[in-house]
Amino acid sequence: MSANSRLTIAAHALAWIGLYQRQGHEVATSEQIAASANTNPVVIRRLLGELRGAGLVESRRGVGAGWSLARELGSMTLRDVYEAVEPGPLFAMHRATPDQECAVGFGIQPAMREIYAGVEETLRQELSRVTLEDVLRDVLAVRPGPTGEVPSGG
Amino acid sequence: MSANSRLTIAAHALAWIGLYQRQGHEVATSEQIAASANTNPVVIRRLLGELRGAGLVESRRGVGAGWSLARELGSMTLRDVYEAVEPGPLFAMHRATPDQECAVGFGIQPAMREIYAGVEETLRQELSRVTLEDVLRDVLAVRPGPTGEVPSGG
DNA sequence: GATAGTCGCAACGCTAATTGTTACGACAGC
DNA sequence: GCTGTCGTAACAATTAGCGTTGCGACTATC
Repeated sequence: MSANSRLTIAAHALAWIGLYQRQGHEVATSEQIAASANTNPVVIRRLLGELRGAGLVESRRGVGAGWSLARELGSMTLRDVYEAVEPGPLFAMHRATPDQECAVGFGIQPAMREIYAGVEETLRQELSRVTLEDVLRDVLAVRPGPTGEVPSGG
Repeated sequence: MSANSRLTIAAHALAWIGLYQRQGHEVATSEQIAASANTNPVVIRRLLGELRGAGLVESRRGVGAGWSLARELGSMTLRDVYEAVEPGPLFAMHRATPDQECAVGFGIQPAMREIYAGVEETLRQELSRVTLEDVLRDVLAVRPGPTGEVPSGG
C-alpha cells in the first residue's frame, strides 16, 4: 500500500511531549523530538503543525519556544491524530474513468465508494478506541523503569 | 496515505469475469477486462496473477485462453482479495531506528506494532463481511438493467 | 535595542511505489 | 505451422514521502 510513517511519528511526538511535560518541563523543541525519533526537526515541525491545526498541540515562538500539549493525552485518540495527518482515502479508485458503456465499469465506482466508506469508518472507530495515554503507557511498559522516567535519558 | 487502486481494480476484474461467465462465456481475456477498467491488459494480468496465487481465479493459455473464476463469487470476500494484492502493512514504522537510549524511542515500535496489528485485524474482519457477490450486486444496482446484462454492452 | 534560539515555511533532491507501456517467449487449439 | 493469449521482464512517467538547506519571523533575555 506504500504505507507511510506519519501516524507513527505523530504518536511518537505526542508521547514524547507528554512524558517530557510530566517531568515538569513546559515545552519541548522539535530538535529534541527529532533526536528521539531519529529524523529531521523540520519533519517534526511539519507533522506537529498539522496536529496544531487539529487542536492537539500548541506552539510558542521566540527564545525558549517549543511545543506543548493542548489537551491531556487521555483525551486524544489515534483517530484524532490519524484524521489530522492522513486527509486522503485509504483506497483509490481507477486512475482513468472506467468504460461507462459497460455495466461493471459504470457501477463499480459508486459501489466501491460506499463499501470503502464503511470500511474506513470502522477503521476510525477502532483507532478511536486507543488514546495517546494508552500509547504512552504501552511504550513505557516495553522497558519498565521508574515512574517519570526521562524521555531521552537525561 | 498514497492509496493505490489495486483492490478496486481487482474487485472490478472479478466482478467482470463473474458477470461474463453468467452470460455463458467460459473465459474472459485480460484485454476485455482492461477495456472495461480503462487500463492496460498487462496491469490486469499482473493483478489476476496474484489472485490466481490466492486460489481465486484460474487461467488458461493458448488460443481461446483467458481467465475464469476458481470459486463462486459468493465464497470470496474483499478480505481474500485484499490479502492477495496488498501484502504490506497499513502503517509503517520509522524509516530510521529511533533513539534506543530514549524511553519513548525504545518502546514506541513494539507498542505501535501491537496497536496496528489489532487495527489491521479489524480492517480485515470488516473486509471479510463483503463478498464479491455483494460487490457485483451493488455494481449492477447502480444502473438497473435486465438480469444477465452484458458487461461491455455487447 | 541587540542577541540568540526557535518556529514557519518554501524549495529542492533523493528514494520508492504505482501505473502504464513495449517487447517477446511460452503455450495450446485450430 | 499459425494464431491468439498468457507470463514476464524491462523501462518510462508520475507521484508521495522523506530528508535537507536556507532564511525570515518572532520573542525572552541581556
